[in-house]
Amino acid sequence: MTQQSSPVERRPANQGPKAAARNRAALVVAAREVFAEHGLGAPLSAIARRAGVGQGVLYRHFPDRTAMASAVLEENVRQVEQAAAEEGATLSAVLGVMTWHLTESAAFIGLLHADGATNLSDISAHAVSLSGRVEHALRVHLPPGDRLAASDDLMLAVAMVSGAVTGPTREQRERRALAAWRLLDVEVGPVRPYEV
Amino acid sequence: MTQQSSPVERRPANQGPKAAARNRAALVVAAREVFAEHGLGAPLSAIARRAGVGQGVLYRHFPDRTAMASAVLEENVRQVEQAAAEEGATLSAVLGVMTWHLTESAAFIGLLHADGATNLSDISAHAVSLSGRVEHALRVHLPPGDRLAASDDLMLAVAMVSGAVTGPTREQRERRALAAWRLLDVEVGPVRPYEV
Amino acid sequence: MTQQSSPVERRPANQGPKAAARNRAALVVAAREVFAEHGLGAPLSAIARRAGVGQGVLYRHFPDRTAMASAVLEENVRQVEQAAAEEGATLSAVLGVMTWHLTESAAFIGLLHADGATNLSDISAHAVSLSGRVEHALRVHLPPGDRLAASDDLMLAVAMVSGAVTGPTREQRERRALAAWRLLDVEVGPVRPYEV
Amino acid sequence: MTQQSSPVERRPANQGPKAAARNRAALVVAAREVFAEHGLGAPLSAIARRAGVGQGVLYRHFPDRTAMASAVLEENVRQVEQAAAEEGATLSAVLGVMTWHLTESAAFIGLLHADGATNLSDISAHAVSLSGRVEHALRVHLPPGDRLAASDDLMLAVAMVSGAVTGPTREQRERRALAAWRLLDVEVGPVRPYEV
DNA sequence: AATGAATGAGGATTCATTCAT
DNA sequence: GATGAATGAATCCTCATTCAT
Repeated sequence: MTQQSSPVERRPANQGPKAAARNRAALVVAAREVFAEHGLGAPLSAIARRAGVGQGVLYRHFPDRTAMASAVLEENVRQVEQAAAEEGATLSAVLGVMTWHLTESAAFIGLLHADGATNLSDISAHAVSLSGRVEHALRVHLPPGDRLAASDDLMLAVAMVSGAVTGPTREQRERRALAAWRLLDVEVGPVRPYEV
Repeated sequence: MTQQSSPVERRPANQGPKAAARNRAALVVAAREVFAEHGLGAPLSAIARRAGVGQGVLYRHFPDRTAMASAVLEENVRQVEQAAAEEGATLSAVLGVMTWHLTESAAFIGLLHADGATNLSDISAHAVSLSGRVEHALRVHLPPGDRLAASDDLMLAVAMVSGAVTGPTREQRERRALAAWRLLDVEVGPVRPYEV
Repeated sequence: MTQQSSPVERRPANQGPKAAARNRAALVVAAREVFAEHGLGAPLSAIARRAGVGQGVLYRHFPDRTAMASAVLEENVRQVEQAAAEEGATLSAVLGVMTWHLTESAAFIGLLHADGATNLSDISAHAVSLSGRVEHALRVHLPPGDRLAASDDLMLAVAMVSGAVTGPTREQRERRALAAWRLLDVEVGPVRPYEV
Repeated sequence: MTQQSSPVERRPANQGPKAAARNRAALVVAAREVFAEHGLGAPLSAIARRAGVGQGVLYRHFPDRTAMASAVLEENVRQVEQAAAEEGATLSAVLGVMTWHLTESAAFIGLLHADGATNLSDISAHAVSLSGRVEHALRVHLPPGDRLAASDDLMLAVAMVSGAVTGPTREQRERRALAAWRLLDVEVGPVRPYEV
C-alpha cells in the first residue's frame, strides 16, 4: 500500500538460494573492508554494493548495523580461538594472530570493550561474550604466575594495545602495536592471520 | 479595530556582540557533553540546542564538525598545558590532569592520534598539532633517562591508556585508566581537572 | 557521520520563517487531497511535493503520518464546530457541513471511530477526542426527545453514513450520503463547507 | 572421510499436487487473519508465512494483492449465499450470517462498495460482482413492499452497517452492528457463521 | 549578530516480485 | 509444484547547511 508498483525491468539474474552462504560470507568480507576504510558509521549500502549483492540480502542476513558488525568480530574471534586451539600453540603465537586482527580492523576489536559512550554501544551485549572468548583463548596459554594473570589485566592490556593501533597504513599500525606490546614487556609472535 | 496591537513576533532579543564569546563557550561545553553522550556523529543541531543558541551561531563559530570537535580538544589541551606550566608541577601531577580529561571524554583524546581509519580523520591536521602540544607539556617534566623518553613512546603510552578508558561511568573509566598506567609502571597523581 | 557530504548546488530559495504558517496550512490542504486520492497510505513525499515544500518541512510540522492525518481531521472538526456555533444554527445545517466533509474525505471521518483493526489505529487517541467534539457540536442542536438522543446513537449514525459514502466522484458520494441520512429519517441541510 | 554423508540440504518435501488445494485454503485463512490484524496493506509475505507456505505458492494462486483479497471476500460471500439458499431461510437469518462476516472482517465487506478513493480500488471489479451476489442473496428474501426494496437501498443499508462496525473486539463490533441495524429498523437473526 | 525554518541529498529499511534449485 | 533467497525500486526519515527575517 505504501510500496512500489512497477518492478518490470530487466533483472541481473538470481543466483538462487545456493548463493546464500556465499553471499553471507561476501558480506562479512565487504563489511570488514568498508568498516575499516570508512568507520563503523559507513553506509550499509556500500557494504552491499561491495559484496555484489542487493541491499535486501544484507538485511536478510543482518537485521541491523550491530548484527553486521558483530559478524565481523565473530569471524576475528573465531580465528583467534583456532590459533589458540592449535597443537603446540603458545601465548606469543596467539597474540600474534590477535594483533594481526587488531591492525586489520582496529576499530573493531576496540569494540570488544563495551563502549557505553557511543550510540553503537548496543553492540556490547554480543561484544561482551566475544571478549570473554578472546580472554579464554589467551588465558589458557598464560603462565600461572604471569603479571597479566590478574583478573582484568589481560584484557586491559589488549585494550591498551588496540588503543595504540592507529595510522593510515597497516604497516604503521603493526609497528605501533608491536611497540605497545613491548612497552608492556609482552612478547609477541609473528603478526599474521590464522591459516587461510 | 480587529487589529492586533503588536503584529511583531516576539524574538529572543539580540544580546549584542557581548554574547558572542558567551555563546562560543556554551557551544564548546555543550559539544563536550553531547559528543560524550552520543558519540562524535551526534547531530550538530543537538549541540546548538543544548547550548541554547540557534544553529546559525554554531556555524558562525565553527564552520564544520571538525572545527567543533577540535575546539573541545583545544580546551582539554590548554588545561594540560596550564597544569604543566604551574610552579612545581611534576609529571605525575600533569598526568593526573590529562587522565582526568581522558576519562571525561575518552572518545576525544583518542583522536589525538591521527586516526586514518575513520572518515573523521579530517580532524587529524589540528589533532597532530594538539598532540604535539600535549607531548611537549609532558616531556618537560620527564626525567632524561626515563624509559618513556624515547621518541614516540610517551605519546604511545598515552594512546594506550586512552584505549583502555572505556565503560559507562566516569568512575569505571578512571579505574581502568589508573590500572592501565599501573601496567605501564607509570605513577599518576590525583585525577582531577586543572583548577576550575 | 552517516550523513550527506556535498549539498553545494543551487538552492530554490528559502522563503524564510515567515512562510512557516503558510507552509503548515499548505501541507494540510495537500494532505487532504493526497489522502483523499490515494488513501491514508499515500507517500508523505507526495504531500510535501504537492504542498510545494521540502520533506523536512513536513516532518518538522508533523512528526509522523498520524500527526499529519490528525491535522486534516482537526481542520474538518473545527469547521463543524464553527457551523454549530453560528447564530441560529440548526441540526440539519450542521449535518450539512459535516456531510460535506464526509463526502470530501470519507476515509477520514471514518477514522473518527477508533479503528483498532488497522495499524493506523494509532490515530485513535486523537480521533477519540475529535469524535467527542463532533458529537458535542451536533448534540447541542439535537431536540431532547430525538430518537438519536440515546447515548451512542448519534455518532453511530454518523459512522453509518460515513460507511455509505463511497464512489469515485464527489457527486456520487454526496448522493449516497444523502440517501443514507434519508434511510435514517434524518433531515440534512445543504451539503457545503462552512464559509470559506 | 571428512565428508558429510548427506550434503543435500533438507527440504520440506513436496507434498505433491494434492497439497495445492490445501495450500490455497490455508492462504485464504491466513489472509483473512493477517488483513484483519494489520489492514489490507499488510505484507503479503506475512500471509505466506502464517499459511506455512513459500511466497511462490501465494503468487501461484493469487497473482496480486487484489486477487488475494477477493478470495477472502469470495469465501464470505459464498457463505451468505449458502445461508440464503437454505431451506426455510429468512431475511433476518441471512442478515445474521452476513453480519457475522461484517464483524469478523469489517475492513473487507467495506470493500464491497467499489471504493474509488483508495489505490486499492482495483479490487472493485470483482467486488462489484460480489456485491451483486450478496444483494441477490438478500433480495430473494426481501418482502416485495419492503422499505429497503428500492433499487440501491438494500446495499446502501449494508454499507451503512459496515461503516458502523468498528472497535477492537469482535463483541464490540457485533454490538455496534446490531445497534446499526436497529437504527434502520431492520430485524436481524442470530449473528453467526454459516454452518461450519 | 542571532534565530530557527526550509531545503533536499543521503542513507535506512521494507516489500513486491522473480527465479534457481 | 514448492521453497525461500535475491533484487532493487520506493518510501521513510534524518540532518548538514543555507538564509530570510
